[in-house]
This record gives sequence, C-alpha cells and structure tokens, in this order.
Amino acid sequence: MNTPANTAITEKPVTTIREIGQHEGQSVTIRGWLYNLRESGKLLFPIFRDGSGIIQGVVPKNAVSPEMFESIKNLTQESSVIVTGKVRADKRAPGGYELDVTDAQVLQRVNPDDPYPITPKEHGVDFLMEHRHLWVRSPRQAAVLRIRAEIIKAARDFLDERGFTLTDPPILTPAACEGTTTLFPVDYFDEQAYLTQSGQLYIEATAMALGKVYSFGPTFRAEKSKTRRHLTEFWMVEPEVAYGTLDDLMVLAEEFISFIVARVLERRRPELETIGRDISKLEKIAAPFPRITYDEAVQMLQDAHAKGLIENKFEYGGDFGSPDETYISSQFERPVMVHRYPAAVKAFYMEPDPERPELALCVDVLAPEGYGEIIGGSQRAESYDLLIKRIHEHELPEEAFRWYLDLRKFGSVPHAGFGMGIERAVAWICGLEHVRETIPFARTLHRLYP
RNA sequence: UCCUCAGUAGCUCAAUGGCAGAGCAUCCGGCUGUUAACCGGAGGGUUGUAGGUUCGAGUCCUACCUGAGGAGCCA
Repeated sequence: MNTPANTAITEKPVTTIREIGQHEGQSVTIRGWLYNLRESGKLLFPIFRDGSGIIQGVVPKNAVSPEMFESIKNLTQESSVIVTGKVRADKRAPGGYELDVTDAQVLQRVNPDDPYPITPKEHGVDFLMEHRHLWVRSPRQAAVLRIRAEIIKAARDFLDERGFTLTDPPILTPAACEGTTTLFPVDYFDEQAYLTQSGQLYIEATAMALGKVYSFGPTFRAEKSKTRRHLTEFWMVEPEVAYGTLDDLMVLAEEFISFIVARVLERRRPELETIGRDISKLEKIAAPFPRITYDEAVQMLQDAHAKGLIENKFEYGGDFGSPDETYISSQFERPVMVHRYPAAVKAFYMEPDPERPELALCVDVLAPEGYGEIIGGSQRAESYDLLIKRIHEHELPEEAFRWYLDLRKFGSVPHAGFGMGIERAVAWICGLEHVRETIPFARTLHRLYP
C-alpha cells in the first residue's frame, strides 16, 4: 500500500481501519470519509470510515494548530479526508482503538447547503433505494455486500475444487426456457432476442463436452412479482453433471450449501455480527439435509391444515405456494429437500420417475426461517422422443430447441443439475427482510434507478 | 392482473372537519470524553395530482399518479 504516490501525501504508513490495531502506539495515515462528528467544547470527536471499518478520532483544541482545529470542526458528513494520527487502545471505543488526530487533509468538503442525505437516523425503504448509490456506504450494507462476495467465492471454490469447469452461457438468447410472458425482449438487429432466464440448456451442452460444468451469471425474469423474494435481475450459479442422477444432485446440493455456510462463518463472522445475524442458526447447517417427497410434503400440509396451523387446504397435484413453503421449511432447522413433484407442474425438460412416470425427478431446496426456495434442480429428460413430446405439450417453438434436441441425438446420457439464486441465499444467510439489500443495485418491478 | 396499506419540511413522523407541528439534518451560540452526544436559538411547507362535499378540508368523497407489503408465478 505504501506506494510513492501515497508517500507524496504523507510520510506516515498508510493503513486501513480494519488493521489499525497492528499499529498501536504508532502514527499512521488512513484515507476515507467523515462518518459523523461530535463535539464537546474544545474537544472534537470526528468518526471516520474507510470502507474497512469505523474509528473515532480525538482532537483537543490545544493539540493542533487553530487552522487544523477549524478545518476538522467544519467537516461535513461524507467529506473525503486523509487523516494522520496516533493509534491508541481505548476501552471506551467500540472497535477497541481511537486515533489521536494530528493532521487531516480534506480532499472534498461536502457543501452544507446540499448535505449528505443519509443521516445517522431512520429512513424509509423508498428513500434509501432512491439513494442506493450512497446507501451502500452504510456499515450494514457494506457488510452484506462483503458476505455476498464471500458466498459467491465459496460457491465457485466448491465447484472448482470438485472438478467443475466454469462455462459461461449467453445472456442474449433466441428462446425461453419456460413461458415467454416472463422474458425481457430486446431488439437484435432484425430479429427478436430475449435476456436469458437461465443458462441451463446451454450448460447441458457444455456438460456433454466437459463432464462437470457450471455457470455463474445474471438472469432476467419479467415476472410482475412484488415480494421480498423477487428481483427482475438476479444471479444464479448452476452446476450440471453428465451421468448425474437425482440422488447425486441432492448430495451435491447439501454439500454445496453446507460448504458455503461454513465458509461464511469462518471468514465473515465480524460482518455477520455487524448485521446482527443469529449465528447459532447458521451453525446448525450441515449435511445431510432432511429429504421428503412431494407426497410427504403434501401430507404435512394437509395435517397442518387439519390442526388449524395453516389457512388454506392444500390440494394434491399443485405446486406449493409461498405460505406452504414457509410452513414446510419451518418444520426443520436445516434446509429441507423436497423431491419428486408431479411432472405436470414442472418444466418440460425433467426426467420422469421410472417407478411413477407422473412424477418428475426434481428437487427443491427450501431454506429455513421462511426464506423459501433457494435451489431448484432436476435430472434432465434423456430421450429425444420424450423431450420433443414435452416441447409440443408446452407449446414451445420446436425450431428454437433444434440444437438442444441434438444433445439427445448424439450420445444422450443421464444428467442432472440445479440452480441456486444468489440473492435468496444471501438473504437467508444474512437474515435479511428483503432480497433488494443483497445486491449492490437491485432491479425490481418498479425500480430501474439508480 | 388482483387484494391491502401509505403519500404532510431534506429525512422520520404528529395534527376530533377549525391557527400545519415535533425530533433529526442545515446555520448561529454553549460545553475538554462524546457514543444516533447534549443544551439554547434561527431558517425551512402549493399537505402526491385533479375535481367534489362543506361556512371551513392535511383530515370526508371520486378519479388518477407514485411507492410499499402480499397473492399468483418463480430462484
């Protein structure tokens, strides 16, 4: 960090607030922003943040020049500043250390006539989302974004270490995986293209080439959903395994999630504490996860209705609604894997259960604490004849799936894969109310700005 | 698409149909250990928009706009 460019500004070692404890008793420089300023007569308490943490500075009037004292006293919230001072351990400081400020170079002072809008007070959702580009500076939001990054790294490390190859599917696609009403259309020269809903069909192709593959990227759904679990643009990680079966997939899913949670607990505990997550709930997350069939889940729901625990009676054959998923997941402390749904309510590309062909070899992983479905996966239809029949049944354009059907003509094998929604996983692991806080700039039904 | 709720100062919110207010933020003043500091003072408003009822509307009625939560659909 101590490059010539930095030493031009100051001769003291440049450090971060996170690592400032290593410099106790020394004079150091930190580069950041004013988070808040308290004063008590001839004593100033400027609080600085630098992206790594927060530290309180102390400036007695008689310790610095009158000009320096005035300069710090006139600092406004979020003014950028390079601060030099001596690191001192102090029991009164929340982070354990304070900085006895000797110098503060103001790069840009925020104009008090147009002050920083996000004050250290309560704000509403609409206001914060309108100022998301500034809201990300808040300690809580910064912690969530660090955990998100850790979850993504953990997901990729897990797959990379197990012999999966990252193969990036296209974002611009000619057709839908599922219904066309949920696609975002874009002009593609003289043709109509759509933003991808899932990389799945493409990674089925690369799985036939490379064996074990995954994709990680943005996906888009034009669903008019206004709930705490929905974004129109969200990120998915999707592994796909040639010669994989539904049973293989469930083992992969539970090990995958367990690895990610363990990694966050290992490396992002301070951030989990910053956001006030109940860590004991995460410490219970370890494979194996409970597995129940769709039939068993339906029985649970009908028993619950009989006992008056849930409002609506669930009819066999339908897909679970949000309240149903919440009830099922609330019965377990670990994620629960629900498998073998009726094929009629699932996507066209799923392999039927050979023992009960009306069921699909699929699995949904429901996160605990009511966070709903974080993973959906299946063994894929293997036979050309079945697949083309399903494409027709779902009234999908056969022409657009010509290449996909080729995969069943040229060495078709059993294969399986799943997709995990990053934002829902982050919301669950962080214990957040809404997925909009799990991504730097959320795209929701009514928000395209900032 | 449907259901519910909300829109008043920069922000968070008050105001029985009867003078539009408080806290925070901003500005001025005070305080040598403050922890969303505190104390005193100042400035700051076309009450989302358009109609209607009424002696009188922030408040009641209608329509619309914007946002939030939920349903459906989904990760």
